[in-house]
Amino acid sequence: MTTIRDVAKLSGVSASTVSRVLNKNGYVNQETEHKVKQAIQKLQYEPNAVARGLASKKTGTIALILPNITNPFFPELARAVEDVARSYGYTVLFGNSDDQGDKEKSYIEVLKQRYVDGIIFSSHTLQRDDVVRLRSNKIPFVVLDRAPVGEACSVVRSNNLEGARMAVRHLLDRGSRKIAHIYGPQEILTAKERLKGYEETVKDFGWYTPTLMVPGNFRLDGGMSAAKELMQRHPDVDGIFVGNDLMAVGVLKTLLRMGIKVPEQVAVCGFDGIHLTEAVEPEITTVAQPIYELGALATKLLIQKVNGVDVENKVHELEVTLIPRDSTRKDTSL
Amino acid sequence: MTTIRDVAKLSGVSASTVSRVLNKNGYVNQETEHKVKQAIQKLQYEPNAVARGLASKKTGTIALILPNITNPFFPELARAVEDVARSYGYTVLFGNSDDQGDKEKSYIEVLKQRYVDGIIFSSHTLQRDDVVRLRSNKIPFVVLDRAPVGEACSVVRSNNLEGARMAVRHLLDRGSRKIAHIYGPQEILTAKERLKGYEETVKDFGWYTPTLMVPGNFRLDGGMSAAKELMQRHPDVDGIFVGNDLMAVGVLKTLLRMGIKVPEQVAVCGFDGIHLTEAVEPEITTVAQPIYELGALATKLLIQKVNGVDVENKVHELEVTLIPRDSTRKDTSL
DNA sequence: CGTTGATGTGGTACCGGTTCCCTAAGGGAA
DNA sequence: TTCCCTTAGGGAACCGGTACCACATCAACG
Repeated sequence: MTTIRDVAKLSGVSASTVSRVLNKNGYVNQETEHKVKQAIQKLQYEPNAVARGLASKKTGTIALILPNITNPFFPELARAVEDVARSYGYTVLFGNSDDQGDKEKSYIEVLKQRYVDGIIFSSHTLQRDDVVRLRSNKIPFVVLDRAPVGEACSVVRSNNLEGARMAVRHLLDRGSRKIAHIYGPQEILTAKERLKGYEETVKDFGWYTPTLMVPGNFRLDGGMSAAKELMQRHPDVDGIFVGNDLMAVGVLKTLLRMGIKVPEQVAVCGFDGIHLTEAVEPEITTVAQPIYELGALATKLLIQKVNGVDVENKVHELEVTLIPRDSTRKDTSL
Repeated sequence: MTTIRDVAKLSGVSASTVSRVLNKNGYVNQETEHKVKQAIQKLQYEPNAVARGLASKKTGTIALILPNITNPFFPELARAVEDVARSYGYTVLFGNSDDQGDKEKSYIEVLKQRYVDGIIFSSHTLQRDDVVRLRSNKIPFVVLDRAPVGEACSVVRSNNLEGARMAVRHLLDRGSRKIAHIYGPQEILTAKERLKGYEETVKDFGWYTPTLMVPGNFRLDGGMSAAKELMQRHPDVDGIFVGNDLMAVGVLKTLLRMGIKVPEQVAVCGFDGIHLTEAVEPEITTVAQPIYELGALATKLLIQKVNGVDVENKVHELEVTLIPRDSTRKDTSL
């Protein structure tokens, strides 16, 4: 392995000068720079990132902690993070927290030991003391969806409240007259807000009753069982706003199995914008989060922080888009 | 930040001794060890992984290069890799190659600079010269699915040939009498073998004709268009073995849209065992690869190599399992 | 009783960069 | 002419570990 001193020797300068050339800082004569670059070429020299990390305390690595890469929402996010990170010369470490606080904590430990430059948290278990610890270790981080209560952080999220309203209004527009909602775990802020958006929009209708709101677990099976329960409870429901796409797919399955026609008898609208909604038949209308943009923005913010830019600790709320598809088509005869 | 020398000072020994305690190598008196551990406790000392990496050339990091994390096959693989790596104290870097050889090469460069302990390649673009380079840099690696021609590597894969046979036999069993195949890109070995397994099994049937084999791109849309073409070409096909699950889902969509009943008119069998096949209605029969096991085994092999165990460069072929589901149900009236 | 080997510990030279400090020359301002 | 600033570049400490080597005991063995 060739080192910076080999390059220095070959080009007849000191290691300091080579370092200056490499990092483009300090004064270096044009000719000297040229000589050094020649030597680097000839020796096929590549700086050792570990040594650099030790000396400069910057490793060019960021970490992405997510609940479970297996959940179809996250791969696209991960892809965005990796793309952007890579374009800035960073490498991405990833970890699954399974939404367990202690796993997350142990990641933080490991990442600290490894001089990771910054962390993106996308699970919703980040605790206040974690934030304090990160701060005291001066590890920059960005949170997706939600900051721990009482802590100002850089947060990237999408407008769930308005998204939920859009979903319900869309169902109303296309003719639904009794709309139910299947919501996700209420300890997840996103789920809470979507529920709120639903409630707000429908509470003044005559048909509204609280039993139209059915709990689900944000997973496929949760959508399936919630739909079953809902249709038994309210056989006359003709529109369902489902808290996330995964459950929406489950809902669709159950409805199809029960012989209920979608969208003719019941219209279904999901939330998230994952590709799974396009894989099923009929394709499911969804309120799409700009998943890639969320990841990209989070990464850009993080890299700014890493570079010492004083990024304001605010919530960046991105807009969502309703994507009308067959599961809420108005007139199927056309 | 507390260093090993701080610990040494507090416990009244030298840094060497602390290092020995930390790494459990060399001779250390019980009492001394105890003192050192006390000091570590008191100072909340955690060894700096970067410094350790520089000194020992082992960073406790492995990398996973895959084509695209967004492709539903890979998250589960990634999950397995991360789980196993973590259980051995390793951290996982990940990168998307988009199946582009140059991207892959540039990852190798970066990973080399970072003293990554080993790499798992799961894209099929790894070239022979890459392998040579890795070898000369003594970077252990494991390949999924396929080794570059002419290079003995540790390969982990599943038995695609037998899987394809199983799929076709299953379709025959359940009553299909004219079975087509939609195959994937032939530069991918997996796709090639599945095609071979199909051809082998059906070539002696009277109904067999080469136009029953239709090319696809291993993506959803490819499955959709291939199915359309196929059904126009051979309206009497009553069973389709699709080269991967993603395309199978596309096939199902097209069939449903064309008003063709699955499985009553046409039975569909996919390959891979991704969860997507359970999300659609009817659920799709598939030849499931043990995806998690593939990832787990690859990681274990890699870690053995990293630890200097002389792992034989052989192909580890795991068995696949046919999972019968509604898309090939025999008698729908029961 | 001298030798040998196991046990225990410290000293120090790395690993391969970065960075601060120092020297030095040249040119413009006072 | 003197002083100072800019440009240029070398030397060496340092980042925080690891690992080799030297040295010191002490018990066992021939």
